[in-house]
Amino acid sequence: MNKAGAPADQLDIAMRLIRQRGGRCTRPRRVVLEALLDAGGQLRTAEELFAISRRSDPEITESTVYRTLTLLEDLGLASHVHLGHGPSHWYLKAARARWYLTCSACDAVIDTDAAVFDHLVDDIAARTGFKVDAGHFAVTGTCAACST
Amino acid sequence: MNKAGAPADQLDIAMRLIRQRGGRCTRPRRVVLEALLDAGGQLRTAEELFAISRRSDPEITESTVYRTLTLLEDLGLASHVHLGHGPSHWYLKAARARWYLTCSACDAVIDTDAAVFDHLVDDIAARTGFKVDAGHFAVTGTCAACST
DNA sequence: TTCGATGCAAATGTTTTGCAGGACC
DNA sequence: GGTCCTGCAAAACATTTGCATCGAA
Repeated sequence: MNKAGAPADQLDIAMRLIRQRGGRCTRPRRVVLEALLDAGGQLRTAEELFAISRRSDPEITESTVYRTLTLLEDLGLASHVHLGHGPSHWYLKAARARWYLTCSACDAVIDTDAAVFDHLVDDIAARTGFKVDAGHFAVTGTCAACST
Repeated sequence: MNKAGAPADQLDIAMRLIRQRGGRCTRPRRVVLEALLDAGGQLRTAEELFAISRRSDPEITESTVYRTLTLLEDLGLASHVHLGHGPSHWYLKAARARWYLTCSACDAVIDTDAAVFDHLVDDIAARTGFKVDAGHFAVTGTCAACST
């Protein structure tokens, strides 16, 4: 029912991973990770995570948020996706295997299960050996409403 | 043999299009378009196009390059793709229907015929009504060499 | 006590914008 | 001649970095 474990577990696991790598278990890191966990798999920009984190730790700075996100990405816990021309959107990896379709007419973002892409991913792997990751970039096009 | 016409024709066609829309046919616009035509469908960053354009017109500025590229994109003649965290890469639309696969390990860019994606595009259209455009964003993954 | 992490401020790289003068039709 | 376009400079925006200090182990 909860493959990835309860939020508290995930926080624990992440902190353990950080310590294993010689990193330190600090308040800013816990707070950013909590912000990401609170999102429940929803996408958040660094700026949004900064604003949320600052509610728990008013001392935290944007550069620390960026540094923490980069750390979490290196650990394989978080990742980010480029939806358009604005800032990147971050998410916890465990919670997501999605592709994003962005409509170039109305800017809607359609969140699609990665399974839709399975055939494509297999096809590319067979032809070229390239292993496609679930959407680090969005796929652009026109949504149903705008294409009529 | 040459669906899109000779380069000179394409320049002519573009200039006619610009004039039709009440735009003006200026030296900087011609020069940027030539730089894009010279690329022969290869991707170029705005900075590269600026450097190339400046050889023909030393007066040209970066902001004019950006404004011209935006104009060409509005006219449907050019487009750009985001390959990674750096600058956007531009190309003439007529010359391209490609998807870019970027390897997150070695940064290689693999240029793939859009036909590989046809099945996916049709599938998504059938399921959601969303019409996918050929790669405005790159697809991230691991190339054959790096995944062994 | 030691080395890693943080805050702060400044730099970075890409792209956009305001404005006054200049060019095109 | 009236716009549209340009160059120039400065701003905007997301992100990164240098450095002195602070704090976790």
